[in-house]
Amino acid sequence: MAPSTRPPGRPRSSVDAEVFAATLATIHELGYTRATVDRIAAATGIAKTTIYRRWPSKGALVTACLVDTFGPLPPAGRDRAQDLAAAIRFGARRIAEPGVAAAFSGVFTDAIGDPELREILSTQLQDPYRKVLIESLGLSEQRVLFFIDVVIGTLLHRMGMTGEPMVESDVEALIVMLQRELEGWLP
Amino acid sequence: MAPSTRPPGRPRSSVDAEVFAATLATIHELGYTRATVDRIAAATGIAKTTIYRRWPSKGALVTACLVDTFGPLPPAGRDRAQDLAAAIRFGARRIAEPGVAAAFSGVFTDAIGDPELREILSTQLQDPYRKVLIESLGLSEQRVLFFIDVVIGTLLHRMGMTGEPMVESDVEALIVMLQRELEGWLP
Amino acid sequence: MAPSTRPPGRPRSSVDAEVFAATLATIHELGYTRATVDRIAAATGIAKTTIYRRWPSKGALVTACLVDTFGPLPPAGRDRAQDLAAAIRFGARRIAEPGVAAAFSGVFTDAIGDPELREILSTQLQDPYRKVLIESLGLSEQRVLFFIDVVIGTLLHRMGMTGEPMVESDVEALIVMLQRELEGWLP
Amino acid sequence: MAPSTRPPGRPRSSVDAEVFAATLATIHELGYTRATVDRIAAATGIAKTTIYRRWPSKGALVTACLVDTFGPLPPAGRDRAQDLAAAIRFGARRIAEPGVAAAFSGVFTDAIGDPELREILSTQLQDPYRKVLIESLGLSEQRVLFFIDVVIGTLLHRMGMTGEPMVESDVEALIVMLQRELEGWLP
DNA sequence: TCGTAAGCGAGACGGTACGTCTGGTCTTTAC
DNA sequence: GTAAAGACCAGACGTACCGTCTCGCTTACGA
Repeated sequence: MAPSTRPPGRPRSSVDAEVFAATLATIHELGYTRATVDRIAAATGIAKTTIYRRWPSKGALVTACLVDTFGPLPPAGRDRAQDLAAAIRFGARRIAEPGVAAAFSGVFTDAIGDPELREILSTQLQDPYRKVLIESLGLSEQRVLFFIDVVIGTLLHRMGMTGEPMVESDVEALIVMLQRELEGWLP
Repeated sequence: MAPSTRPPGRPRSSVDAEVFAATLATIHELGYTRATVDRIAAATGIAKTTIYRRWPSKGALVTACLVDTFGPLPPAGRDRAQDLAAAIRFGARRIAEPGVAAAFSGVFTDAIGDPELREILSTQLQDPYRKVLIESLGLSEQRVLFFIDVVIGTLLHRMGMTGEPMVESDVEALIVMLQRELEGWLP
Repeated sequence: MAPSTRPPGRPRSSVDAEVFAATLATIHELGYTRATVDRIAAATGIAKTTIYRRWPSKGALVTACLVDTFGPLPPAGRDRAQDLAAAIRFGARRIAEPGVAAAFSGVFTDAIGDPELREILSTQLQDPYRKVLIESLGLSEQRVLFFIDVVIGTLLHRMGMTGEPMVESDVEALIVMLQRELEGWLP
Repeated sequence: MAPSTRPPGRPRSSVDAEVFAATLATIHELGYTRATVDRIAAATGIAKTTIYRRWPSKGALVTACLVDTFGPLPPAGRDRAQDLAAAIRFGARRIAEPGVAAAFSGVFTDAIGDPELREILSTQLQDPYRKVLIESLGLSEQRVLFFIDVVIGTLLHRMGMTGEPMVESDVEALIVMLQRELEGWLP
């Protein structure tokens, strides 16, 4: 069965995790703009060419980094309100991690006016969550997009403005507000 | 009395408005990163040095541009709920203007890890609105910041994600949601 | 007789000497390239426009400065050899003054590829001495130019290389060498 | 033995000669000040960054250019007088090459008040010739410096003043004059 | 005494060069 | 075939300087 066809040639060293870590660390330290690809490579201890062989651009690298950081949503339960709360807390926790908000904001900025990056960002980061949430919350795509905008937008804006993640009480306020909204939209 | 003391030296040519317009137009066309200072200067018909004499950096220019675009909030009326709605519609309309969201997002990204720009952004763009809203909405600073995060964050995220401004129905949904929130916080 | 026709308008303030002094001092301190016209103006305490009203360019200012510094050659005596020695010592003393060599070298460099400055340099600084020396040494123009090249070239090169003026013993060696040369050319 | 360990990475493209040629050509055409690094790069067909990777400044590039142009002195023979004549003709020929005098004068001017460039100019251009001449002419350092000042100073001054290299007859006069001088100093 | 001609200070302005930095590609050798 | 090292290209950034310009003010002379 599984013929175990390993591709020929020298196998890739498994340094993706280190690259991601170095990327976020560098962005956390210097911000997106000043986080040079050279610097990230140096921090990881690999060559810049290796990075560009794996990801086609700085934006794509950071996007992959974010995809890796966020990972899958917590599994849906029975209670939509609880699922929503869980999803929001999930997002808040991720965005609070050092460098994530800056990376997000940076890749966002670059995506405007760079269609290729925009495509990558869409397919790899946004679409998966959108699809899952449409299913789990049982809402129309329009509604789900509204929720995502409010949650992610608010959390990012807070991080960007203050440099600090949103305090828990405010996250809870956000949850309550959106749960109330959710009620209004369910049949 | 009022000696009308004009400062000595050649008076500045009044091209600020043209510069702002060219800045937003260029950002709208190419995105923040690709909107070169040289290009903006060329579009305005002035020298790059003139821009750098007036604004210390690209980020500062764009910030000034945003300050100019947003201008003062609509005057407060008697009804807090209506004031809130007016403020949100005000923000939505401004952010929908071509180039504004990209400029916002770009200057935001640059401000992380650039303390000088952060200072400019804070004092010239954020503080004024914060102060006015604390007064007009009669809320604590914490609450006002929450409102700002939700409104601006949501609107920017929508523009960034889709490239299109938030449709009116969604803006109205945002207004309703936040008005309900406002009620809950008033005495 | 001399109707003393003063030109109309406000007479020029007599700051030429101060400007020259500040020019040489600044060049002495920073070198020709870094000696900004702004700086010279500031050091003199006058406005840059005042300088440009009197001299058409930085090079012209420095040339005027040199003309002022060198002044007329010592009067010719009976003995050509002594006249030559006096002229060389005259040149050596002037070039040793702080800033003069740097000014000379700088204006020289700028004159290459700037025909206007070259014209100024020629007519105001070189021609007068050339004419006087042709007369007083009784040599052909070609010979006089050779002498000037040797004397001024040597003294400038020494200052430029070491930053120190040529020591007296070397100046005397130069004199002896050229006096011997002079003998060989006289009828 | 010598394992011929080539340094890792892409080897430098061999364009130094083209860069030097373009540098001198540009300086010849426009003078030192107007000879832009951008222009030189464009004339060579390489990027400006490549130039700045190899030479730290415009002055350093021009100095390297001169070092390359002058090259080693003609080998010393048995006869000091002939060696001196050869060295002078060597210098005269080099300085007569298009652009060389302007380059020399320019880098000279810039070196005053720019310690880093002065250091480069000293160690790379002046010291080598000084050492060789001390040996080959058998004179003290002081005497050699005097000779260098006279020869180089005179030749440069002529080029700077007239824009034309010194005619052969004048070079020969210079040689005769200095040979006589040389005799007077030998034991 | 008043107008007019010019000098002056302060500083904005256009143009242009410098030297630095970055994203992304290409070349060479080693594994 | 993948990795490392680093040269290379294109081009933006921000600074500095030159020489010009604008404008309000001051100093002189002449009518």
